[in-house]
Amino acid sequence: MPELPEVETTVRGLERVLKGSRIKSVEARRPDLRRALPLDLGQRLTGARITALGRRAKYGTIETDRGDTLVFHLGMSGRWRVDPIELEKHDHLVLETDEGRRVALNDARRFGSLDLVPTDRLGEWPQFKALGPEPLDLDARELKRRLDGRTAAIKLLLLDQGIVAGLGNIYVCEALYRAGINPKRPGGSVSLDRLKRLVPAIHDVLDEAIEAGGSTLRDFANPDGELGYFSKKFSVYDRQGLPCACGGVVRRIVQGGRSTFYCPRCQH
DNA sequence: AGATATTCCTGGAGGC
DNA sequence: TGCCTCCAGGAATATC
Repeated sequence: MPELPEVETTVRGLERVLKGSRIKSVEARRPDLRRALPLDLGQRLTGARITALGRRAKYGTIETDRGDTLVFHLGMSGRWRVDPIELEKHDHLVLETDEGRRVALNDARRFGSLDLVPTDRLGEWPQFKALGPEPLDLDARELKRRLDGRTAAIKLLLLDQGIVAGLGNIYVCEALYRAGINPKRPGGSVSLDRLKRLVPAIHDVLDEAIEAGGSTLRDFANPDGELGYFSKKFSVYDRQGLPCACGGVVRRIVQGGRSTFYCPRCQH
C-alpha cells in the first residue's frame, strides 16, 4: 500500500503499460474520490498520447501530449489494476489504450485523488507547491534547518509532507529505528550528528523497499491485477510486544492519532 | 504560527 | 453465520 516506494513501483509498472500509447477511452465510474474529478476529464484525455510517467512525493503523474498531466494520489487504499478481466467494486477510473491495454484505479476508501493539471503549471499547482524536498534528495543540514525550533515530535514532523515529501507511517518508524532516534523527541532537539544517521537511514529504507517492489514488478501485470507491494519483514512496524534485535521489546504508542512502533531500549 | 484533534470512507480482523 | 468494535500505509480542515 501506498507510501513513496509503492507509488514508485506503481509508476514503473504503469509506464510499461501506458507509455507511448494513445488513450482510446476514459470511464469515470463516479464523480469524485476525495475531491470532485474534473468534469472534462474524459474530454481532455480521450485521444491523447501518454508521453511520460513520473512521481513527486506520493503522487504519480501521467503526462499527455495535449498539455495536461493526470496526477493521482493513492491515499490509503488506492491501487491500479492492470488488464483486469472484469471490473470490480471500487474501480473508479478506467483507461483503455489503442493497444488494447486497460488500467483501473481501485480505491475502496476513496482517500485518494485524481487531478488534471496543465503540465507547464505543475510547479505552481498548490498541492505540489506545498511539498518539501524529496527524501531521496535530502541532506542532513537541510533537514536540520527545517526542524530547527520545532517542538513537535520528530515522528510527526517527518510525516509532515511540507518538511519532507513522501514519507509515511511505516518508513518513518523504520528509519527512526535504524537511526536510534526516539520518535517522541522534539524535532528541534535532534542533533546534526543524529540527522547524519537518519538521512541515510531514510534513503536505505526507501531504496530497499523500491528494490523489493521492483523485484516483484512482474506481479504488477498479472491476470489478477494485484500489485507487487512491498511486504518485507519490518524491524519495528506492527511488531508491538515482539522482541527487538537488541533483546528489548517493541512498543506501540499513539502520536497524532496514529500508531508509532519503536524500541525504547535502542531509540533515544 | 504551531500544535492538536477531527474528519472523510470501506473493509478486514478479532471478540462474543 | 452475524453483530460489534477497533484499526488501517493519508492529508485536509478546524480549533485552541
